[in-house]
This record gives sequence, structure tokens and C-alpha cells, in this order.
Amino acid sequence: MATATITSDKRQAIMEATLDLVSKHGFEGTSTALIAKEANVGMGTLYRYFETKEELFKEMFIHQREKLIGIIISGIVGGETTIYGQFAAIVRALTTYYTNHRVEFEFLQRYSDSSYMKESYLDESAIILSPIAHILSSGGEDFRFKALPTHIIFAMVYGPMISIIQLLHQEKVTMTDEMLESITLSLWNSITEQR
Amino acid sequence: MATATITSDKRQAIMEATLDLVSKHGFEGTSTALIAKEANVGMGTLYRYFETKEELFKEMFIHQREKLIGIIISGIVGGETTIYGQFAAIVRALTTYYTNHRVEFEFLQRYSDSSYMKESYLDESAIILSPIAHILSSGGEDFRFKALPTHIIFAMVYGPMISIIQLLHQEKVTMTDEMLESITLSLWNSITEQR
DNA sequence: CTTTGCGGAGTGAACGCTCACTCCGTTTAA
DNA sequence: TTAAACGGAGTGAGCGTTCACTCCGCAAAG
Repeated sequence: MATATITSDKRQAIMEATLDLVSKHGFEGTSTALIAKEANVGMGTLYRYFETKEELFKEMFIHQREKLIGIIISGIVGGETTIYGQFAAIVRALTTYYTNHRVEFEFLQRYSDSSYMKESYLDESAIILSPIAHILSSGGEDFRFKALPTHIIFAMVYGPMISIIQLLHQEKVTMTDEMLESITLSLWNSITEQR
Repeated sequence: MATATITSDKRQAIMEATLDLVSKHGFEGTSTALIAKEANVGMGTLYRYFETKEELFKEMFIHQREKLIGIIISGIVGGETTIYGQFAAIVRALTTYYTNHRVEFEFLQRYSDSSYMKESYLDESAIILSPIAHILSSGGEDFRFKALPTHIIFAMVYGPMISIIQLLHQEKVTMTDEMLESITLSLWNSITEQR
């Protein structure tokens, strides 16, 4: 506990080193000794700021997920007035951010598929995202969302985005504005019906 | 029957134990001692069949990926004559298979997002899947595929499917025939245009 | 202004333990 | 009888974690 909102230099350095090393070598290949060395910090210092290695990873995960939620929310409250406008803003923001922040993306992915990930975090994240789901499921004047469970609607947007961002990282494709527009519209069409 | 391709009982047992344990405890939490015990096999035996732990995981991955490719191909050569019919058959087969074979699915996911995964395997898998991509990109009489890179088209089908199968495993949703039909059509519409 | 004392951030060698992997005695089958 | 297959105790490297200690900025005392 403690160290609630203080952001010490050392703490920051440890977190940055962790992000970098985990994305490079995975959780298994990243020892606390290596993190400490990369952060130019003693072993003991690491354990002054984080109770255990697992706790460090967990805090990193929560931190990164909050960033993710922040991006989504700023897409909604941005300036777009239509639901589709907001949807497109979110897709654009997430694609841009995670294309340019590969380590953050890979950390989130790794953690989500690791055994560190407790079922409870999954529930938690669903709860956090549910307000957005609620807004989206409200519908608009000229469209309505498909009669599918909210989770599925989410998966049909999130799933492709994850896969596409991975492709961008592997440099299998390069994203143009037109492509992103086309993809955004496709995703929108896959979850809505015109009326 | 001393041939190069014998599948010994012990080898089989080791692979089955590995699949089960990795899906349950992840790569980190699965020790070779545990695998050997679960397979009712000595440590020495394990190392007779697999050079290293990493090699064992790699062989497991390749084996599982071949199964995956097999499912896709059998969807194509099934009995469906239209491209959409084949597409729907693949989606149905994959959903059914991985819903009922959670450990196989989780192993593939875990491995793909782990540091074990070398870039070369990614390329390799793309090569294997490219014939299918070629068939799909041919188009039909009353539709054509969107003007997007093949990788993206793939991602827009694969991505949602992975996310949805995860939801099914978490029992966040239950899949009905109508839902699957609706999802399949949505995915199809997201990668094609009517003409 | 200088000296002394103090609190706590910072350190890294050392510890206990687990791991992947080896080695060799035993069993099995031909 | 012989060789291949097998089992599992043993081994050393490396892991996460700890703790006795150092160092330094600052406040109180002289």
C-alpha cells in the first residue's frame, strides 16, 4: 500500500524499465535484477516501492488500462456530436496511440493472456467499460445496434482492432487515412443496422 | 514398426499433459517435473522425446496450429459450393471446435503472445494461410472483397472470432444458432461489398 | 558559521528455494 | 545376453526476496 499518488523518480524509472523489458522478454524473461539494473536502481529500492514482482506487474497493468480507458473517454467527450463521430474518434485515437506505443500495447496483451490475470480484473474492466456500452447501445435516429449481446458487440470492434494493431507493429501493413476510414465504417456496419 | 513417424504413447502423454497444464497454469507455472508427473513419466523420458522445455512448447504450438489449419481447409473442401457457404462453414467449425477445446485454444493464444513466439513463425503461418487468402480474394458473382490488404481482411474475421471465443469460455455469453448466423453475416459484410 | 545527530531513501550481497536439465542404475523386450 | 527405454534423485544456475548497512540533507545545538 502507501505510495498512493506520489510519483518518485525511482518509482517512475522502475515502471518504465518494467514496461520495456516485459515487452521485450516477456514476464518470464524479466527478472527483478534486470529491472533494477535497467532502472539504475538497487534491488532493495525496487522492493521499497513494490511489495512483490507480481504486485509491480499488476500496478503496471492497472496503470496501462487506465490510460486505455482515458483514450476511449476522450474520444467520446472530444467534439464529435454524432454517435458515429464518437465511434470513429475512438477507433482513430486507439489505433494511433497503440501504433506509436508498442510496448504499452504488448504489455497489456501479455498481461491479459497471462496467468497473472485474475478473472476479477476481467469483470472489473467490463464494469468500467459498461457505461460506454450503455451510451452506444442507446442507438440514434438513422440506425440501431444489432440485436446481439453487448459483449459480442464489443468483441466485434475490439477484436479486429487488436489484430490490426499487431499487423501494424509487424509492419505487415501500413495504415493510410483512407484505409482507416474504410475499416472504421466496416466495423460500424458490422455492429449496426440502417433504418 | 521402427519408422521415423511413430507416435509413442509416452510422447503423446507428455504432450497431453503439457497442453492441460499450460492452459491451467501458464508457461511460467508449468515445470518440467510437473509435466512428467502428470504424464506418468520420468524426467529422463521427457528429455528423451524433447530436447528442451522450449522445444516441447514449440512442437506443441506447431501441432496445434496444424490442427487449426486442418479445420479451415476442411471448411473449404466441405460441401459448400458458394464462397459465402465456405466462409460460414469455417466460422462455424472454428467456433464449435475452440468452444469445446478450450485448452487447445488457450495454448495457442498464450504461445502467440509469449516471448517464445519468434517472428519467423508469424511469417510461416501467413504463408500457410495465404492460399486460402487467395481463394477468398478471388470474389464471386454478386460481391467483391473490399479494397483492403489481405492481412487486414483476415484480421477483421480472425480478431472478432478470438474475442468471441474468449467470451464463450468466460461464459459471458451463450452462443445460439441465430446469433452465430447473425455474426457470420456481419463479418462477411464487413469484408465484402455487394454489387 | 560550524558541528553534531538523526531519519529514511537507497543499496546489493546473501539466502533459501525452485527450476530445467543430467546421469546412471533399473526395467523391458527381442 | 544385450541394447534400448525408462525413472527419478541429484545438480548447479538463477530466481525473488530480505536485511544490515551506507549515505545524505537538514535541523538543532554550540
